[in-house]
Parts: sequence; structure tokens; C-alpha cells
Amino acid sequence: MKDKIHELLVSAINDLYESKDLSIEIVKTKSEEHGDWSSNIAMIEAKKRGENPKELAKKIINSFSKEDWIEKIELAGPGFINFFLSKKANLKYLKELLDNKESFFPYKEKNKKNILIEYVSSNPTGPLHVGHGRGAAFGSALSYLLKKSGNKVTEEYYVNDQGLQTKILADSVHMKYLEKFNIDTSKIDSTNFYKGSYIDELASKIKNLKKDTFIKIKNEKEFIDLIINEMMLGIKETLNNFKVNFDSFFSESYLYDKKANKIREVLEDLKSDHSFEKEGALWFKSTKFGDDKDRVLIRSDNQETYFLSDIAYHKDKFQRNYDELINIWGSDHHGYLPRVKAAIEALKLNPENLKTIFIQFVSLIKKGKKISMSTRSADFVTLNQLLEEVGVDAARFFYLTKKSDQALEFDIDLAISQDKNNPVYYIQYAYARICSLEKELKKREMIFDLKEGIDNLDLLENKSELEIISSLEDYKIIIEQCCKNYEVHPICFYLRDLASKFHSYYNSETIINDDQKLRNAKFTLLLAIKKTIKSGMDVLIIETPEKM
RNA sequence: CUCCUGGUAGCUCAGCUGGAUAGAGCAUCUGCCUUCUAAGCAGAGGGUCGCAGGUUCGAAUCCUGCCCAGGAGGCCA
Repeated sequence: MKDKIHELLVSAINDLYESKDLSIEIVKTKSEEHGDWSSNIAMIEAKKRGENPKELAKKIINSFSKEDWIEKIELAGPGFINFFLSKKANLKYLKELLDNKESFFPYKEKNKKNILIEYVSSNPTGPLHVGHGRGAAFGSALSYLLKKSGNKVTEEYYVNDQGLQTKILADSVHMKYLEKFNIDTSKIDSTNFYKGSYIDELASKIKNLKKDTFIKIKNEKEFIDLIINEMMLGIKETLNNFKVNFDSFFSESYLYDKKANKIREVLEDLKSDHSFEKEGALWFKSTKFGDDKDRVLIRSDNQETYFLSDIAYHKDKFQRNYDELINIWGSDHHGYLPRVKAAIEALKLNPENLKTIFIQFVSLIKKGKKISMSTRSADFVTLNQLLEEVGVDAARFFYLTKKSDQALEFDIDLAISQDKNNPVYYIQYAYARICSLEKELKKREMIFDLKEGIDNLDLLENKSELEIISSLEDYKIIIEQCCKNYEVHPICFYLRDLASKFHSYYNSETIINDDQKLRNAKFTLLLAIKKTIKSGMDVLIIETPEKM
């Protein structure tokens, strides 16, 4: 409908004067006094042209051609143009939705892109915790959304299986491993070691698998690979439980691979123009590209920094020919972005093609109190523990319900509750209720005729029905907005709202009645609600059970 | 000290690319189950949109300053 009004406005204005770069905003109105749709174009244009907005609006309205789908057009307030649509026009979207039998999705991107989205990428030095869960939920939902709207999306996890932290992990496990053979480890400096119980469990596992072969480590790489592999198995299992599935896992160590030689390549790229040696280290002159200070690529002890391999990783991503790269990072990395962008520019790649989304912290609330967390001391709640406690659906919904760049307080008690307080259950309940109505219909030996329903949609004319018809079309707007802004939380709010409208409708009147035409029309509306809830929940990757 | 986020109802948050009377949920109070799932519904109260200026027909939304909270500023990752 919006598109049709848009067309109408453009042609009306073009009839009046030559107009360049018209950006017309059309919004659904909040109150019915203002009609169905409204545009402020007259006020915007009047400002540009130094005219009186009301006068201009009047002229625009007068130059509209008569259309049967418009009941009336009004000038209101300081210059709004309000469109009152005929009933038929309001049913247009509904019919589209219902005609589309298979996978219904209301929005398709005009310029389809090939996108690489990288998220989670948690260091394999410990299990995933509740903070990672948020990035995982968001990344997977956003990927689904972008896929559904017509893009090609590859989901990637970058595995930091190289460098200092990895070494510390290996040492941590090795010490525990030695203890299992009653070997004295008191001389080992373990202040920086990882301390969680998973270290001990991993040591036991390795003892079982490999017996005493690693008491004296001959091949450190073999030991590290074994440990990383075990850690990643655990992480993948958790992700899998959480309905997060990656297309690819990219190893940092690949960048150091002698054949691939990605690190050397980047050093060559940067060497002549953009790097210098100081105090025995090799630096990247990132200040040349807007960063606060220059950054070290190779430390004075000859170790490559994480930053260096990250440049190589980004270069590799760019070379894989995607139209767009998306990074989903924890917000504690936001200071890291300028140097990465600097490196990208230095490599003569286009930083515009890299979009970084930051995910804020998560704190857990239980019985009204905050649970404190810190990764190093292993004083954290793992994602597995959270999933066990609240379930996958509730966890995903609560993670996604808030704008991603805003800190999240995750209320465990609310997530567990199974009543209307809990939005997940509330939405799922609406879906299940519709399914239950369909079953009841069959039980009473009545047959649902979709065609008859569609033909009789105009029988639906009470207030809650008209409201639902209108808000079903909102879904399209919400999805479009989410695709544009790379966000998903509006879907959560929308679904709760739609569910609420349905529950209200359900309570206000009996759906199953003896008037066949009306009944089919009502069930057609229910089907539309059902499809919309399903579609939205699919984006969030949350189940819609038929029975609760 | 510098930079980044945020400050909206008692609580948790939407709204922020300027639009018409600022919205949800929770919590509180009052009603509704012999009828399709009460895991539900109907109704009520609750606001100086952190403070002060500015921009304009119009500001929660944009700009400036200040206050408060959290985060970032390694040859860690």
C-alpha cells in the first residue's frame, strides 16, 4: 500500500513542479482520526521551496487523480496529508500473504548481496559463557533475516588457535595432566593459568585418550592441536544446542601456514610504506589512517601480535569476494575497530564494505540480584548452564529482545516463568491456541475453505479484526526496517503485540460459529496470524509448538 | 585525562534517520472460567523523556555545555 501511495505522491508533485531528489516519507498513523497512512511531504517540500506548507498540501491533494482504493484524502494539522483507504485496499496485503503458500516472507532486497558474517569467534580457551550467548543469538538471527530477504549469507567463526593465550591454555591443561600422574608441579608458575574445572576435565580426557604420551612433550603443536580440537568440540556442541550453525570455522593458524603464508603477505604489503621499526619491534603506522596511536605488528621478542593475524584474516575475507563483511564483536572491542579500519585502508581495500556491530554486556539477574562474572577467575555462568536452566527458546528470545548495542539484564526468573509474564510463552501460546482452534474445527466436522474465506474477508468488520488486519501489514514494515538497520529486536516487540491482539480477539468472541462464510473468513484471518507468528519466530530461530 | 555507550512510568525496556495526545511488559489495584487452552482477557492509576541552553512551523529525537552510570584506552586477546 505504501508503494502505491508513494507513486501517487510522486506523480502528483511532478504535476505541480519539476522536483529533484524527493524523499517521501509515508507512515502508518497512530490514531484513526488521521486515516490509515500519512505523509509529511508537504511540510518538507514547503521548507525547501519557501512556501506555505498548508497551501502546498492543498495543491498536492487537488492534483491527485481519483483512485477507487482511496476513500478520502485529508489535509490535517500543520500540513499532513492523510490517506483514508477503502476496505478493499486494506485487504490487499492480507491476500498476498495468504496466496503465498510456501515460505512466506514479506520483504525482498532489491540489491542482493553476498555477505560474510563473522560472529561468536570466542577464544577456545574456555567454554562459551552467557556473554557469548548474546552474540550467538544475534548473529544467527541476523543471518537468517538477511538470508530470507534474498541475500547469500555465509556464517563464519574465527578460531584463535594461535599465540599466547593458546599457549597458556596448553600449559594449564598440561599441569593438571601431570598432576594426574602424581608428578610434582609446584615449580610451575601458574599465576596466569586458566582455572576452570574444564581444565581438569580436559586433562583427564587426554590422559584417557593418550595415556602418558604427553608427560614429556616432544611435539608441542600436537598437544595444542589436541586441546584446541577438544575445546572446539565442546563449543560446537553448545552452539548446536543453541541452534547456531556455522558454515565455516576459520583457523588463525591457517594464516601462519607455510603454504598459505598469509602473514608474510600482509607484512610485505605494509612493509615499505606503512611500517617502521622501533625498540626492536615492528610497528604499523596506523595514525596515518586516523588511529590514535601506532600499533605493534611484531613484538620485540619476535612474536606476531594478534592484531597482525587479524589484518591477515580481514584481508583474506576481502579476497574471498564478498559484497559485504559483517563483524559482530563484543563492545569491549570497540576501541579496536579504528586500527583494523586503518589496516584495511593501508591495504587499499574498501573499509566501507566492512560493517561492525557491537554487542553489549549481559548480566544475569536472579531473585532480583545481579550475578557477578569474570572470565579469568572462571567465575562465570556458562551458556550451557543457562540453557539448562531457562531452555533454548527463552534464552534466545531474552537475548534478542533488546537493542544489541545496549547492556542487557537477563532476568532468569522471568525467563523460566511459564505464564503471560514471559513473552516467549505468551507468543507461543497464541500460536498453539490457533492450532488448537483448527483442531477443534475438525473435531466438530467443519471444513475450512481458504478460498471461501479469502472471498469473504470483507465480512470481518469488528474493531479487533480490523486492527489485526492492519497490524499484520506492519510486519512487512518491521522486517524491512530490520533488514535496513541490521537489527532484530523490533521483531520481538512486534510479535508480542500481535499475540496480544490475537488473545484479545480470541476472548472477545467465539471464532467457531455456524455462519459458514463468516467462519471461513475468521479462520482465514487466523491463518494469516499464524503464518506471521511463524515467520517472525523463524527469524529469531525459536520454536512454535502446536500444542502447549 | 581522552574516547565510546547509555540516562524515557516504581522496575525492565521500545520509540531517537525531527512530526499530530510519549508507548509496551512487569509490579500495584478492580473485575471475568457450566462456552473454541484462564499459559488468557477487560479496566484503573502511574511521566519536569538526566539538567540547562540552542536550531525550527514542530525536539524524547538534531547541536553545545554540564551532571550521573557503564565500558574502552597493552609489545594481552
